[in-house]
Amino acid sequence: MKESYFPQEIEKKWQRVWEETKAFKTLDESDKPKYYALSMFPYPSGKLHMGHVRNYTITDVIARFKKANGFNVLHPIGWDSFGLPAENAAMKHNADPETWTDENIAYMTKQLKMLGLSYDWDREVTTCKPDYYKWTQWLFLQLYKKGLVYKKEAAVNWCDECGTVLANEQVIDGKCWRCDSVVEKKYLSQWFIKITDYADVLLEDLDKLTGWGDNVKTMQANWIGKSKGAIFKFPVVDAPNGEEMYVPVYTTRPDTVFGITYLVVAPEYKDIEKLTTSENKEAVEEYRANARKMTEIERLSTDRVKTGVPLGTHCRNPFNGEVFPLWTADYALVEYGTGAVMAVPTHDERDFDFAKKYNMPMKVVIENPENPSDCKDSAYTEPGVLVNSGEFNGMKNNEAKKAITKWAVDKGFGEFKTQYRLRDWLISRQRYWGAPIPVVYCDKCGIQPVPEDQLPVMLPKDVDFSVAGKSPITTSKTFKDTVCPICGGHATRETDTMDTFMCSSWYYLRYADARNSEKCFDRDTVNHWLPVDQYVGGIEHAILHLLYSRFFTKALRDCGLLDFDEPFKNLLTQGMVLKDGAKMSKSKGNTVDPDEIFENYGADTARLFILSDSPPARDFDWSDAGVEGCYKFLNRVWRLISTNADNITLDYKLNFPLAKENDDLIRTVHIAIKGITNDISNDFQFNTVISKYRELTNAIYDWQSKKSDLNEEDKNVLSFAIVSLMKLMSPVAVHLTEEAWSELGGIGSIHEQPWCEWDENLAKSSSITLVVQVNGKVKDKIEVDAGLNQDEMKQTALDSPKIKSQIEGKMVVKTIVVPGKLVNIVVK
RNA sequence: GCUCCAGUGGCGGAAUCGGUAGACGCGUUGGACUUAAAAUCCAAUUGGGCGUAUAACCCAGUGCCAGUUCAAGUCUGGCCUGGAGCACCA
Repeated sequence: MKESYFPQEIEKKWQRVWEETKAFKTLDESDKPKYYALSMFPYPSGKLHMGHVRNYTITDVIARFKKANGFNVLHPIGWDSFGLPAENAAMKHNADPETWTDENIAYMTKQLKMLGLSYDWDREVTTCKPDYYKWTQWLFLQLYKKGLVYKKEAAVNWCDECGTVLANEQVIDGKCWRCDSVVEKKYLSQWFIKITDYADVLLEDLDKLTGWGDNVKTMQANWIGKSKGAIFKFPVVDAPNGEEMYVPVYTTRPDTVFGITYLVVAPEYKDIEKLTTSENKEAVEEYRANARKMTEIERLSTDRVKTGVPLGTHCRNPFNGEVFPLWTADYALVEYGTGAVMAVPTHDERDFDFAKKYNMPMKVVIENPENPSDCKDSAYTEPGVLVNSGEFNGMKNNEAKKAITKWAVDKGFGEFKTQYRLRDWLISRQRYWGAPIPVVYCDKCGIQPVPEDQLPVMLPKDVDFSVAGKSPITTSKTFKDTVCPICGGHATRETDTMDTFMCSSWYYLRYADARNSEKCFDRDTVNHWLPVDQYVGGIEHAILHLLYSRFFTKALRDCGLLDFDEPFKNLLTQGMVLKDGAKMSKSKGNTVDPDEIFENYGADTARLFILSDSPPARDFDWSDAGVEGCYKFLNRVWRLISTNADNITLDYKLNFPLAKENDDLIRTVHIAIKGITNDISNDFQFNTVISKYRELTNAIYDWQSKKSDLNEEDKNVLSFAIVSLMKLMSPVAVHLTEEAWSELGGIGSIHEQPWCEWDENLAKSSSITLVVQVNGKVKDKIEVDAGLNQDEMKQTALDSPKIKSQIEGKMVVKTIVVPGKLVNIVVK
């Protein structure tokens, strides 16, 4: 065995062996229990960054640990390969996005292999390939059949200069990223997924996800945004065309209805024109036109000043008969509730601000009896008792909510209403590099889904990527014209493609049955492998990706395609990789290239370091000195093994009793096995796992420094210690341990070896440090035999000269003994 | 504004149940080996009393203020600071 550690040499060698022997292939059939470990698949942007390295290393160690512990592990990888960057690169070079994507995948695959990850490459999925997006389209059709897909007019970011729709990321400070002109809202007919049908169950089932962090669950709960309130209809008293009209509003504060002094509708409110008098028409139109342009800019400004204009018409308050004016203001949102709000300036801060600015009347209707507020300087939003509220006076406001709504329900102008902030999912993208939406428009039959046997609807190749102002897909001469599946007449294809989140909402299902060409996936196979036991990825996907995937799972269950309702049992959201306290980014110039680390130190050092300094969920600050330190440690381990190669036997035997120092080393190993196993099992605390690798290594060196010659017993004990260390390190230092195993004459791969076991009796030291406190403060520490009983512990403590001097002349009130740990003497 | 998370040496961080605060590492300092360097090894490293050495001892200390307890980094209440997410959601 070579005395020095040459990572580059051994890593290349074993990577080749693993690839040739398909060492990490997973078979569906096994008598072992299944375990599904999954990293969020990457977008093939060009090169791996350190965030990838961290993500995949964490999952890889989990997968290897579970495999060693007797599980049949599924650990796949793939590519989230549709999306904007490929299309932009293509437009820039007038090339094919597919070529760009393929090249990136090839490069990144090479890097993943260099990291020594235990993927089953036979299950690789690539979302931009027809054998995958065929099934994305097929799933779209299943949702369509289920009534979960619909088309409606929706606002998009529109750049008039470029004549195109922009993605949200392309709108910078309300302006077009390319030409810098102001982006407007424009209404286009778009495809939506009815995720709101699942709002309630998506919220409720968060409680089932005990393996998810509260931070992610709260973010999802906030996003879904459930609130309980009421809808009231307010009759319009002076509609300009004489029509009988109502304005419905949604409110969570029915208790404040007697304080309404005006009513606001959103600038986009559908009946706004009918509610505007001819005198006010011009001002209202101007305000609405402005709102259309301002929306994006306004959204980004932090201190928005509220503005609005009166419509000139009025409503009557059916609770008290008062008549109040109608306004439009952009603080009312057309997408939420009914698009109209009742304004109670005294008890709502936003209404208060608005009322102050436009001198609206105010009327206090909720009061704290102990400390009444006149609401002259701010709105009173705390609980209280109703005043100026007719028959409801004196009622507590929380009770009044129900009572007042009930009253309105009985009179026929109100209803109880649960409202969600979650909106339906807009999946139309006016771009090329995505899965085409499998729908055609027939001149006679209207919208028709593409029959399943005609899938996939292939992306056309005859496309001009140099065009500006429209989706490149529309330049194809072969794509658009087709025949109607119903009547056989002329039809045109939908040229929108799907949001890439559609592709990534089901990829974890495809891994279970990745090469199935007959079906999206086999139901039994998916039921066997899913749910994912451990999902690992960045917090940036806490809301959209995870919510869409949860929705997909529930919807596909309702389509009868699978039999579980949550896709990811446990979720680990890893922290960011920082350098010098800031997020690594090209613009800051503080990135670290994984290739350089592999080249200079090897993948094992990279793996060890990325796990070492912080727990996985926390941010990780990259330091060059830290890498260096890990490299030195691996050298130290290698030296320990290589210089002892002749002393190590893999079939060591331990005959008890042992010499004292040998017994101590055996105990140290058992303690390490127990600690490391528990640390991994308990939230994957790899940072402490690695500190325990170091402790064990230090202990073996210490032991050895006290030995001049090794007798047979020593050699067996040393073998046990070193082989255990190798096995414990094998999920992290995958190449080093494999090489050492092979050099020491191990049969097969160390990665096929079962995990180390510990003996509870040996996993504790033979002596303990007895801590003696007086009045809760540590006054002495005494090395004692671990077997001492409580009385003996107490006596030992009282016999200590230090303690004697401390308690001299005082009265012992109480003595507390914590077995195996401490004695606390309470004196007065 | 609302919600969530976090706050421990010079730094990253450790501390199953409330029971030795600072494991392990980085850095720093001193030393050994070496012609020298690298590598390696040894030692010290929370602050203060404390100063020339040695040995010991004492006090304070986990963002701040209270509380519960024999005992609090850990539990409770109230704040402060930083980060993240949502953000005119009626």
